[in-house]
Amino acid sequence: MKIVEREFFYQPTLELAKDLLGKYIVHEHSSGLLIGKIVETEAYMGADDKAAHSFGNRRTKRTEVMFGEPGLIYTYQMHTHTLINVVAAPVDTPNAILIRAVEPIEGLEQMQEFRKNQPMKQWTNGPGKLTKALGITMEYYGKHWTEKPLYLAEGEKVTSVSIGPRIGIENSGDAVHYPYRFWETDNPFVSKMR
DNA sequence: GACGCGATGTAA
DNA sequence: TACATCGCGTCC
Repeated sequence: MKIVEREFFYQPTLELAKDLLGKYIVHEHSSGLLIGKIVETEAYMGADDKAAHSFGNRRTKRTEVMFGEPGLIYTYQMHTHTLINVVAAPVDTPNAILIRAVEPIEGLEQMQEFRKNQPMKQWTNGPGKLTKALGITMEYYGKHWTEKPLYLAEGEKVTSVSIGPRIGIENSGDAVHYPYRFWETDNPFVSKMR
């Protein structure tokens, strides 16, 4: 697995969100290698984006890492789940890209174990589900996406990308309609609206 | 479709 | 202290 270059993260947030599609999330877990291909992302445009945790440059213990360099890992808890993001944009511009869905590539038996009683289609088709399937926890908060044991690797070329509004942010005014969600067209592991 | 879960943050 | 949230599993 070839780890992505640090320079990869130094590009505009929306372009990075699209470029993340097809990349592999590789987790060298104690139980073995776990790999998922990114098939869905959402960009959060920092201070000017009402749906972003960092809206208005809100700076807390949780959002602190978003103000750091691009390529850092931003994990946070949503109720009982862990969600994972890629920090984007230069220092002090608190943008991030949420990984919403991946396609299982390697370590399928372990993923089945982590996603007990669920059919394969639902192992990783949501931001909380994929962290569970890949064994990702809050311990990676503030680490860099180019460092083992959790890193991004060059994956597959994605030939068709669809773009649309984000999910789960109904209470965010105009931001509801912004086309900041990217996914691989027709990939069966893209998350579903509820 | 409704409800509970429960880390984190905001408002009161 | 009370309520909302970038979600999900379970029950109806």
